[in-house]
Amino acid sequence: MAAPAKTSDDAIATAARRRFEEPGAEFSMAAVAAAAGVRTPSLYKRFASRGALLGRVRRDAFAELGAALEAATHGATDRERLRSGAFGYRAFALAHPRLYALMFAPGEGDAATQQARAASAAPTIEILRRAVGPEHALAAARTLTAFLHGHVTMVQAGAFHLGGDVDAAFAYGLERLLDGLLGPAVPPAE
Amino acid sequence: MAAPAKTSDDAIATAARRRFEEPGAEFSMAAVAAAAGVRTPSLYKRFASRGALLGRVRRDAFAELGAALEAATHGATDRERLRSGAFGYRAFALAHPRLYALMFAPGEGDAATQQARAASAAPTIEILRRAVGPEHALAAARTLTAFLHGHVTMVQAGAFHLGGDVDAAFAYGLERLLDGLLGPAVPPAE
DNA sequence: ACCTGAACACCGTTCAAGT
DNA sequence: ACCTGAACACCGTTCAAGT
Repeated sequence: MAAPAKTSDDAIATAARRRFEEPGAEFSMAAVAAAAGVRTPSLYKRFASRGALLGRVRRDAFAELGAALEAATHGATDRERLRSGAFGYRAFALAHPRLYALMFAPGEGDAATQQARAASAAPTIEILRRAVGPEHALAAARTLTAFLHGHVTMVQAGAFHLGGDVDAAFAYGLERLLDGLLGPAVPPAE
Repeated sequence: MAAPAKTSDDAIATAARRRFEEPGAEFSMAAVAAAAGVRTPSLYKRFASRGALLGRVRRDAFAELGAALEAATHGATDRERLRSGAFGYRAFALAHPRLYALMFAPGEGDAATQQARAASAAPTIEILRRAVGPEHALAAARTLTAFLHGHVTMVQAGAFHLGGDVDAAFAYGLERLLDGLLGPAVPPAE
């Protein structure tokens, strides 16, 4: 008597998530529904609104970022770990530009998203607690994160258009920032 | 015989620009038209599309930012000028959050926008040419810009939610970054 | 209990008709 | 020459009707 379920929360979230990978594939409720093999109104049985569905994708994305950072962060010294984590962050953002834009879209930040965000930032703060001391660890993490986020969003916005090697500029900036936070790797000449 | 003009390019651009200030005022062609005292279809006599009108607002915004930076940048040393310019940049972005988001929205970057962007960045590059040398001036400017842009967009996205003093974290990060780029203001102890 | 066609409100855009 | 009502396509969302 009851109509059988043709989809699920997870299947819809997966279909929605995929819309952010294929370039040119617009995110619309109709497109997600079609990808999930269901009609548009059925989505509203499982997600209250477009925003709620995007919230689910966003939360999943922060978990993905956390895993990517954990996999990328390695090295013998704090400096090496911060450097490898930074390159991992950049690689994730540039590999998933539209997903990354969703993660940091201004506006709503639900509690679950904030928790996922905090979890992805925790390892960096932990390293910096040792490297710069507990009283500056949070500010230092925000500095590093601001640089990373700013770099990738400006690349994606096409703001670095004056030529030059953008990859080299990232490496240069990262080393100078680590110099400032941790002290120079070698004492400056002169 | 000819119908008299009831508006102009500039009047429409001004009305559009204003939609980015009043909080909660959505940008729509209908809202802009109403603010300009004209019906929606008339906008298309002067701007080919919503995107073209937003492009005009964006170009004007970069000119505004350039003027704000010029006014804010002062000081006896390069470090002081970079610091005051950085605070001016941050103040502009935080005072006009929705306009700022438009300026760096991913996607199209028309030639006129790129020129306006380059003009707003030129003074910073000029200071850095002296401070870090011509071969690193562009990379250093991108580093500073990435930090500034990243900081303000993360503030606006509500990403800095772990408590602590965000203003102090900005000042801390800026000084550490200037240390890394220019060398520490005072030699590090130990 | 879940799915769906039909409908609604909204928005960007076009166009023929007015003056 | 510029303005406008009417219309179109598209999208998020709702809901009564199906099974």
